[in-house]
Parts: sequence; C-alpha cells; structure tokens
Amino acid sequence: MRKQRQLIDHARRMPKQSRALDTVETIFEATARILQRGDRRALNTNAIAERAGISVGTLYQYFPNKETILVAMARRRLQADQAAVIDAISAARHEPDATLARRVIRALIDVHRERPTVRRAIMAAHVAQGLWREHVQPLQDVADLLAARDGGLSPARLFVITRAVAAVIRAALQEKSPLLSAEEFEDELVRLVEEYLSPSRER
Amino acid sequence: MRKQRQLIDHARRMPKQSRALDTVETIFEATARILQRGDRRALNTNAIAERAGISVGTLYQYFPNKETILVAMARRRLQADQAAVIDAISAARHEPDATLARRVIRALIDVHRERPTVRRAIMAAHVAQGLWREHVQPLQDVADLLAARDGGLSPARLFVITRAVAAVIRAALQEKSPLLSAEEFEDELVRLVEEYLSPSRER
Amino acid sequence: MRKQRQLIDHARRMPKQSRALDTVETIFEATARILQRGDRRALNTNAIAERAGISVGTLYQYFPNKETILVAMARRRLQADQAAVIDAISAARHEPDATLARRVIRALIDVHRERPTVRRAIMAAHVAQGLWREHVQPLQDVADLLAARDGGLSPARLFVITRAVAAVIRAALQEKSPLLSAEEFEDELVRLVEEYLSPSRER
Amino acid sequence: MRKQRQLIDHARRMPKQSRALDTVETIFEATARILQRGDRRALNTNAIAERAGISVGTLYQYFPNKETILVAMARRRLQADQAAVIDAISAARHEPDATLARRVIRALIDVHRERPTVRRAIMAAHVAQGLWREHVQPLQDVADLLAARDGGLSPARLFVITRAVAAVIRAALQEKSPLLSAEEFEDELVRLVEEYLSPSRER
DNA sequence: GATGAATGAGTCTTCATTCAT
DNA sequence: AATGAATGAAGACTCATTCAT
Repeated sequence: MRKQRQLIDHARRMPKQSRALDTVETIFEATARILQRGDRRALNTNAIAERAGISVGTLYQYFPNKETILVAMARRRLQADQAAVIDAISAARHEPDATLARRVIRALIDVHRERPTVRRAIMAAHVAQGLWREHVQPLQDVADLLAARDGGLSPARLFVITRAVAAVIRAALQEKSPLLSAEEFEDELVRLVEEYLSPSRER
Repeated sequence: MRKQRQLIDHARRMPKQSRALDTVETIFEATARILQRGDRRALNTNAIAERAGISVGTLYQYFPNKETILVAMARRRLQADQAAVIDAISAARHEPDATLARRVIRALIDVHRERPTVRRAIMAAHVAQGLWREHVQPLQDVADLLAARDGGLSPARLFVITRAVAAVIRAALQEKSPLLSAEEFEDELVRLVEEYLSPSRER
Repeated sequence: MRKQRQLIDHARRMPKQSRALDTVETIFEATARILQRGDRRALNTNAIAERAGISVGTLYQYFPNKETILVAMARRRLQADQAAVIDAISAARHEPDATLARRVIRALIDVHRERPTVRRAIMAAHVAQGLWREHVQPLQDVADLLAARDGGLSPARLFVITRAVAAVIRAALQEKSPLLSAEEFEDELVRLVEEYLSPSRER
Repeated sequence: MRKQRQLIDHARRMPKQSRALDTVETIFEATARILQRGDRRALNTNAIAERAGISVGTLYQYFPNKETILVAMARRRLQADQAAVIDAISAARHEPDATLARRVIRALIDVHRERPTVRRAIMAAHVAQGLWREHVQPLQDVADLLAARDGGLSPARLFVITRAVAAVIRAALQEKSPLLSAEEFEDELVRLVEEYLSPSRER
C-alpha cells in the first residue's frame, strides 16, 4: 500500500538520491512505530520491513544490520538536539545573561517531549553500542560555550551541571512526572543552573 | 519472587534453604561475571548455568525465566543502595546539617563504584521490565526525609535535586569519567545540593 | 496437607500393603484430577506428585514411568467395565432374551458416563501403548457370550455389532450429545442390536 | 490456516504459490513418513524439516507451530473423505435405493485404508485440538442427506447409524482386523444400516 | 520407604541475514 | 534496485528420571 503510493508520488519525478532518502525515512518511521508500541522484543528486521512496506532485502540495501538502523536514528535525533541547543544559544546571544540557561533548558525539554518512548529505545541502543561519546555532544556544546564565557568554570562543574539538567529532564519523562508540563519545572531547572554556577556566597 | 525474598529472609536458618541461597548466589555471581565481560548478548541461560556450575534445570528451579534473574539482582542492589542511603542519613543525625548531603552523596558514589558494568546491565534490564518505579525508591526515600525535615521544599524541588544527584553519578559512571574517583566530584555534588536548596539570595 | 492426613489416618493402623494401595490410589486420583482439567500437556510426573501430596521419588517407587500410571488406570477402568458387562449378562440370564442387549447397553452407557474426560485420556494412552487387545476385552466377552448362545453369528457380525455399540456410546460422549441423557438413545441402541442380529426377513 | 486454504485454492496458477504448495506438500509427506514409522514421540519439527529436506525456518514460514501441521493434514483428509462420500451419494442418485448405503460404506472403507497409521495419528491430534466438530462433518453430511430423503428418520436414529458405521470401520482399522479386506465386512455394514433403518416389523 | 533438588537431553521457536530471481 | 523465500545457528525452557540424604 504505502509502497505503491510512494512510487506513484515520487518515482521518476525526484532524483534517485531522494528516493533513497524516502526509503530510509520510511524505515525510520516504521521502526519508530514499532518501538512506540512499547515491546522492544517486537522490533525485528522483518517487522520493520513489513511495516515500512518494503522487503527485508531492500532494508538490507540501506542498512548493513539491525543495530545500524537504531544508531542512525539516534544520531539523527542527537543532531536535532544539538541544533536546537545551538539555536537556543545563539538566540540568547543578544539577550541578558540570565536567559541563556532558560532557553537551553526549554529547548532540551521540548526535544525530549517528542516521542519519548522511541527516544528512550534508540538512545539505549546507541549507548549499548558504546557510542556514549556522541551521546553527550549536545551537552558538551553548552559546556564549551559556558567555559568560553565564564572562564572560571572547572571541568567538573561543567560536567555536573550539564548532566544534571539533561538527566532530570529524562527522569521526568521516564517517570511520566506531571511536572513536565508545569511551568514550575522549567523554573526549577533554571534555578538549579543559576544557583550552582553563580560564585559562592558567604555562609 | 516470593521464593527469592523468603530465601533471603531466612538465610542460614534451615539447611535446605541455606543451600538454596548458595545456589541463588552462585547464579547471581555467574550472571555478573558474564555481564562484566561486556557483551550483553553473551548472557543466556545456558551460559549462566554453565558458569555457575549447575544445570539449566536447576537454574529454572530458582528462577522462572532469564529476566527474573536480572530483576532479582537489580532489586538486591537497589535494597543495598537504600540501606546505604539510610545509613548515611542516620549517621548524619547528630552532626551539623551540612554533612547530610555529603554523607548521602558519598554513599551513593560508593554504591555506584562497585561493579559498574554489571550495575548498568541489571539496572537497564530492571527498567526495561517497566520497574522504573522501584528504581527510584531509594531517591524517593531521601526526598521524603528532606521534605519532613525542611518542610519548605516543594515537590518539584525535591524531584529535581534527587534525580539530579543520582543521574550525575550515573553519568560519571556511564561515561567512565575520571571525575568519579576525584575528591572534587563529591564536593561539586554537595555544592549542587546546597546552593540549590538554600533559600534564594537577593540578586 | 493431604499427606499429613493420610499418615495420621492410616499409619500404624493398616498393614503395609494397604498403605501402598492408598498411595497408588492417591496417584490415580491426582492424575485424574489433572486430566479432568482438560490440558493433556499439563500432565507431568511432577504435577502428579505435587497434586498427590507426595514426592516424585515416591511416585517412582510405585510406577517405573509416566506411561505406566496411565496404563494402570486404563486397565483398572477396563476391568470395571468388564465386571459391569458380566454383571449385566448374568442378571439377564433368567430374563427374557430381549433384555440382554438392553442390560449390556445400559451398563456400557453407565460406565462411560463416569469422568468421560479422564476416560478418554487414559484410553488414548492405553491404545497408544499398543494395548488395543486389552481394550476390547469387555466387548469380546459379550461377543463370546452371543456366539455361544446364538451359534449362528459370524465373527464379522459379532465384530460389527460390538464395536458399533461401544463406539456410538463413545461418540455421544465425545460430542456431548444431548442424546446421552435421553431414554431414546438406549432404545435406539437396543434396536440397532436387535434388528441387526435377528434373522433376515423377506424383502 | 488461511494461508493454507489459499495455497490449495490457487495451486498451479502462480509460480510462487505453486512452489509454496510444493513445500507444504513436502512437509506433509515428511510428517506422514515419520508418523508411519509408528513412534508418535519421534515427530518433532526438526525431524520433519530434515526429512522434508528443508530448514526448520522454512517450515515455520508455512506453519505457525507443530500442531498446525497435523491439523492441516487432518483437515485435508477430512475434506477428501467428505468428497468421497459426496461422490458416492451422487453416484447412487440414479440407482436403486439399496445401493446408497453400500456406495457410501465402500467409499468410507476405501478412505480409511489409505495410510491408516498416519490417519490415526493426525485424527487423534485433530481431536486433541478440540476440533471434534469438524471431525464429524462428513458423517453429518450423510445424515443430513438421509434426513432430507427419508423424512421419517429421527435425529437419534441418524446419529446412531452414522456414528456406528464410521466407528466400526475405524475400529477394524485400529485393531488391524483382517475383516477390513474381506468382502463380508462391507456386506455386514450394509446390513447394519438397512436393518436398522428399515421400518420395524411385527414381533 | 520417602524426599525433592539436581540433571541435561530434547524441543520448539525466533530472527538476522543471504541470495537467486 | 527490489524481492521475499530460505536458512540454521542460537536460545529459552520442559520434564522424565535419578540419587544422595
């Protein structure tokens, strides 16, 4: 069905490259749909191909193995995350200092809200492949920026605050906390960042 | 499950149960050893049984399926975590307020240092079983305690700080950050807690 | 539980032989109960022992293997059948000829009404063991009697009528036909026998 | 199931389906061969696949589990039975009444003569799946036809005679009675039917 | 005699991957 | 490029039976 439509829509009209992109997209979407259903064990290449309306053979023309699909999906997400964070950072460039944290936090929350079940699954796969390094890139971007700006921040402090913010958002999602939709949540995260990063006060 | 608990409760009392406890222990240890090697896919019931020096049949006399083993291991770890945290809390009872956070943080770091690869694997399995709730219990305990003590802390704030601390430690582990062994790491986490939870200062 | 009771009731009171009989009886009953539940696959030695309130070891002291239990049960049933048929035959000895068929048929119907699910299962096992010969003994008894009385009946005719009656009763049971409780059913079987066995009439 | 039927329906039309039909056929044949050897316990999916010269995986592409194979085989046989009976009935349409019974009986005997061991096994499996209803369909067809023709036959009578005939033939097979090949056997069955169904005579 | 933990061969079933068409 | 039937290694789990206590 889907395949039919796709062929009619794009065949001959768009360059080859683009058709291939469509196929990859279809595979991603099919994978996401299966993942979204919740049962990780239901994710197998035959199921993906069937749901994508293509044959397993075709699937293997685009990805050398199952893991690659998940990794590719994770990478794409991660790039989107990074982009969102970078956008937030540049948007804050000409605003008062105080808004940087808030913009980045808001961007991260938004980014985590989209298809959380799928996100969790692909990120787990990504990490399981030992690609944690890539995983942390978006956070590292913020860290680098902060380091450049507030020269005085130690690596430890940067590590702590970036991981803290990201993980609290993930936890809220994982636990389906009602906080996620509350304005208060964002405020608290901003507070976490600002109190932690501001120079120590007298005690 | 029930069997599990029972075995742990009455350990060493009756000869039969004590032997059973040994077997369970052997199974846990074998599982841990395989997990430690790194390849999650290498974990199968036959391998566990073989490494444990028992037959698959025996394994299945103690656990109804593979997942249960991992869940049981995770639960045991979680209980140990909880105990460590509770110990830290009571140790801090007669000490200046400032040490509570440090003690709890130190306890959590210690707890995460033990067999991190195994911990990661069993916790992932535990979460994958949809048992995230249990996962968060130790944190919730601290949160509840803090709430009782410092009546003024909002649920949002408690959520944020408990998840933040736990997740930063996990992240350090996950990323095999050298921070984990640094004194500084603990200091930073303490700072995170104290700055965040202390009443706002003027700006 | 059951085991306890049994020990209290009979231990020391009855001769050894009798206690063994009790155990066998318990095993039979446990097997029957499991069979009655319907799922043949649920019948395994461990389940039987558990339900019988004895250990597997004990079970194997009385029966060399699983099949033997079913065969023993089938044989016992078959002997009961035979006894019922013989009773019916001797009861009819001093009655008008016409009642023999009816008495035997009634006896067979009665015999099949008891725990039909269990009967089906054990008889199937019995036959599967290649013991069909024993299976047919009760029928053979009637056949022999009829042969002795109405000397003129050919083996083929005896075969046909005995198998026909038995199988129709079994079919009614298997299909849970409402006929089984109808008076009419017995009448029809009697008719089947009498019309078939009486000397041919003109056409 | 659906797949099954579809394959049979369109056989030989499309190359793909025709190959599939071959595979199904090969699986059936392999199963039959193993069954024929006598030991029901020797029937396992690996053995079937091996004997069929295919891989287990292929087998599972055609049948979701072992039972389904037996059920499919039984159903096919049952359909053949039904066809044979219907043929017999229509062949008798323009012949004297007396031949109907004989033709049906002969058809049933013939049908039972083919690979009796296999038949027994697959029918037992079919019944064990709780499909007795289907099992009786061919008989019910004859019963319905007779009911339509000789309006005067009560349901009880139809039940008795159809089950009697079928079961006597089965019994002869089961017991490997030499009768099965004797002309006399058919005669006796015809007599059973005719005497039983003809209007009662005076006594 | 009784116990029941231990055994491990034996089965079913899945699924990533290949390759002839 | 696409197809999808075929592959078969791998793994989960069962259960009849044994034997040390």
